[in-house]
Amino acid sequence: MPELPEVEVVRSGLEPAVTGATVTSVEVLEPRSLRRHDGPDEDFVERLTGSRLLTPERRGKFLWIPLADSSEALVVHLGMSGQVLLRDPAAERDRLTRIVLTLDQPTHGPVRVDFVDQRIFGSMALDVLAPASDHPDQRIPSQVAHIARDPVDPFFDDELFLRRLAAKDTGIKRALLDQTLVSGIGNIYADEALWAARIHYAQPTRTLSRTKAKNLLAEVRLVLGRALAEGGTSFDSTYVNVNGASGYFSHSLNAYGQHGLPCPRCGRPIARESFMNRGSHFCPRCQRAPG
DNA sequence: AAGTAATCCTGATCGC
DNA sequence: TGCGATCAGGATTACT
Repeated sequence: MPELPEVEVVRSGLEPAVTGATVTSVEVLEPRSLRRHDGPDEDFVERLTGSRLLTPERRGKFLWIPLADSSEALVVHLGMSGQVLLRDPAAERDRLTRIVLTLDQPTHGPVRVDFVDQRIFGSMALDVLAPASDHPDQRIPSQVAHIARDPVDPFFDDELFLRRLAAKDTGIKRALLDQTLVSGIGNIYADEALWAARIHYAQPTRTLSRTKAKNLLAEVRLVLGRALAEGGTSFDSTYVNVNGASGYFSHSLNAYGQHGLPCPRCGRPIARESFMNRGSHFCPRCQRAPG
């Protein structure tokens, strides 16, 4: 469940189940799912087993659970197809389960956390927490240090974003997908925000007026907020919350995946073009190509 | 230095 | 039915 709303659905779903829980067992079924763990598999298992988990945190599409009495965290990234599922310890496992944690929760008892991932672009890892460069009292995993704050973060700096955006020499969609500039936005919400702001995906950032850029940022926040309120976007059972349930935002999409259907604003068919090896969906009338 | 392409993967689906 | 091509919501690495 890869973009910000979907990852936040997972984070908030994990919170009541894992906060204060102790890890009683760790099973790595697919070593490639530890790609981002700096060390051997056994190291991951040994250090995590017996640890107590604190409240899950998130920046962009990265999720992490700090460990009590430690300066480390369990970092989770869902990649393109990752899921984190809460299960009864006796429940059957999904065929694509890669890592299994068993927890003991003080009030709820034993619970199983299954990391399921078809494509293995996602991962779990143990990583050290270090002070954030802009707010040293906040601690983030070292592998998240280069990731910009997301637009939902109260410390997101609008002015800094607008300055850095204007200084870039690239197209606007590429910039929106650049996690070091602003995090949490993926292909769906980039297309949706650009449609809402009536901007073509290839519009050069330096030709984007400050007013247009500010409006785009506002539309990004709107679409992320709406998607979160509807439980995220699910097209099929690949993208689900910790209980395996789908979100409803796919019914609210205006551009993404709507090619051939009328633009909800002007009626002209939504187009789809290949860009950055993926689909870009836009209205040819509302979002005029640059140049 | 910064921008962009190449790469890592599996499985569902579609056309022949 | 079988098989190859295509496509999928991402991040890092390796080039230019």
